[in-house]
Amino acid sequence: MEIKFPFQDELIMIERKTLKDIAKDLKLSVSTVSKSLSDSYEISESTKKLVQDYAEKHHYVPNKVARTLKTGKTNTIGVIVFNISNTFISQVLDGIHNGSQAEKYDIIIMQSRDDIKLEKHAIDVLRMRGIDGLLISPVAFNSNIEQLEALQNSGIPVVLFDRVNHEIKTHKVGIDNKVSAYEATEHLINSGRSKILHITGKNIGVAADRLLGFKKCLLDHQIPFDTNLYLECDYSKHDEIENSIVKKLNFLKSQGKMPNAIFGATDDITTLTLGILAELNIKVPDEVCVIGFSNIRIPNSLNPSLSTVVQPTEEIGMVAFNKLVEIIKSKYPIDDFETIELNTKLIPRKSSMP
Amino acid sequence: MEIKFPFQDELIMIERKTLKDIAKDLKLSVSTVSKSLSDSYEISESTKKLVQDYAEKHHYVPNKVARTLKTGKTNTIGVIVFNISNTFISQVLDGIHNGSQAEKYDIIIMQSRDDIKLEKHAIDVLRMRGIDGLLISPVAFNSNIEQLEALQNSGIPVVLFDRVNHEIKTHKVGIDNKVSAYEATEHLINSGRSKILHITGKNIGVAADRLLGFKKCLLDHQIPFDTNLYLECDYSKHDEIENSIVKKLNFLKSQGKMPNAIFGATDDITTLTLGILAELNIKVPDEVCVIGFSNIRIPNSLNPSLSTVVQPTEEIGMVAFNKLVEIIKSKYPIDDFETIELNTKLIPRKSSMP
DNA sequence: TTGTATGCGTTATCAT
DNA sequence: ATGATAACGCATACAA
Repeated sequence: MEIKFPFQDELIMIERKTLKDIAKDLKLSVSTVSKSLSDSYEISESTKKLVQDYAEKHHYVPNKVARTLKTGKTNTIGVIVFNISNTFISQVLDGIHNGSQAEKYDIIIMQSRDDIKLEKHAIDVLRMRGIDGLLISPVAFNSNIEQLEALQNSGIPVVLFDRVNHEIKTHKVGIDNKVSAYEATEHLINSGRSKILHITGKNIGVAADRLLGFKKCLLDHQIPFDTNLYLECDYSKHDEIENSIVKKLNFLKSQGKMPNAIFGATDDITTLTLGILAELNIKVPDEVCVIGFSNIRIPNSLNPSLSTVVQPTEEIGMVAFNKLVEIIKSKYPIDDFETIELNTKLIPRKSSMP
Repeated sequence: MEIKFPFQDELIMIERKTLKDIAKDLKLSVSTVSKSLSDSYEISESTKKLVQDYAEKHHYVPNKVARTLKTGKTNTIGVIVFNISNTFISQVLDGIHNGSQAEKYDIIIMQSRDDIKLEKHAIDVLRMRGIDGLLISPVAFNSNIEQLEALQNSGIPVVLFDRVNHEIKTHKVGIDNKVSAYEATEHLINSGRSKILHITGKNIGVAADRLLGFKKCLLDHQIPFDTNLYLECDYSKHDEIENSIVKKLNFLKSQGKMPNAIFGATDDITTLTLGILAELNIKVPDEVCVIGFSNIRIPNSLNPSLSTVVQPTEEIGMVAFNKLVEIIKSKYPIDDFETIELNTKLIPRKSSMP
């Protein structure tokens, strides 16, 4: 607890100086001060030095809000993701942040929680606040398409990342989900497993392609797709994911349809599954092989070490950011959009190798 | 690749409407429109409806930048953390975000990378941009104290979280690091281990108290503190952490001073250590027990399951945010600062129970 | 080389 | 009930 001295109650508030203040103090005009601080060639060296020193001494910082209002440039980009504490997402954000460091852009992050209404709200807030561009990993393949297109049409470019199957026409940065899923599935089949449970998230943008790759691989190996061996978790209710996996496994067990492998379509699902199997005393990989999309930093610390499809997370963020800035800086509207697909790495470890 | 139709080159840019635009369109004055949109009692119902419908139809969104310039309220709070993709931090950010949802505040996140200069830069950027308050987990116990105090004195409240041993006088939200570390250490001793390697981060705010608790516990159990069994990792060079742990362990092994337990002082250190021990083929917990601070979501999926000191991450974020908003909203300067210490949970699992 | 004037989009005060 | 005007802090075209 603090001891309160009555005389300390009068706090000294240091007011932030404006150009006008400096001008008055120095008996100069506002524009001279403004030009001096931006090192304009119009101003004499002596005056510039005078002003700059004075500003320095008084800790002058320009008011970005006013500057933004004047110039129309916010030097801010908005980012919308479903959940910042998700392993995959936080790594992508890291990449975006690294990119922004060099380019002097500020980043405002909003969460959609995989809820279309919250996503709309996030877009509205960013629009009101003013951003120079938007990076978004959308909730679903057509979520808030009107809002996003309106944003684009009003001159604020949008770049998609991660969930690139959204219908909107713009630049997209992600991975080839179909191929990556195909390879992981084939790895399980090559390990001698064919009863593979596919666990994925409901309504999420990458799920469809990953399922396609999965099914295609089964087909190519003449394995029929069993609808029982498929589970969609509701990603917007994060705590429910674990429950639904447990329920599914118990159901399959009771039906005598226990799988001998599991394909996890997302980061959370894959790592959670491993923990659940441990709790249920199901031996990995002896009874059930596990592989899945995952960017967990410590796959080797898992029990057993987890086979993963690793995405170049930081790179996705960095590339998406750079693409966005490129569009922002280009004066002419771009109508030739490209989808950049970065490479994943399939890393087999013990969980998939019986 | 897109097929390019020449006639589509003329993109239709939808301009964002301003109050002035609406006023002109409706042949009203700007003030009437403004008041109508804020549902002022001064305006007749019919005019209000006219304006509101028109605004709705044309997707009018107020320009927050202009509003901020006018009102001085940014409705934005800044957050400075060392790394957003750190497990612990991203969970705290989640808590902050949840709090902000209800309160209609935007969040701008900046990273310090545990570098004092970058921290200063982050503070400057936020100050320029304009924020109503700042949440910060500072780099060190006295980092940028001048800047932070200047911020406070200029009327922008600062609330510390996580690393609460900073010298600045303000509200702080964290945990009792000394007690938590003491309990974890005692747990190791009770498991029969006394050669405990303490691994921590260099210059980080929580390290000192955790070390104090650790040493106090050794003292109370008449175990001398061996300076060989102490390692500081450079947190600002994140990739180096793993190397330095490996080097330390190899060194101790070569000296015949192998510890029989490890105390990890941070999230990253603790989980990384487990993986490193697995790679070095050191049996946990038989040869070396492990316990440490960690908020990893899947401690049970680790090999072996990891004993942890769990912090109430989301709560830390939420409480810090609410405290900050409380100060922002209170008209009178506060000089009676409190440090809120939330409770941790010690959860013993297999890694510490031989 | 320095100064004056205007406007960015809002809100608020003061007319009408 | 509605409108005219000023001000927030900055940048800039234009004068001097």
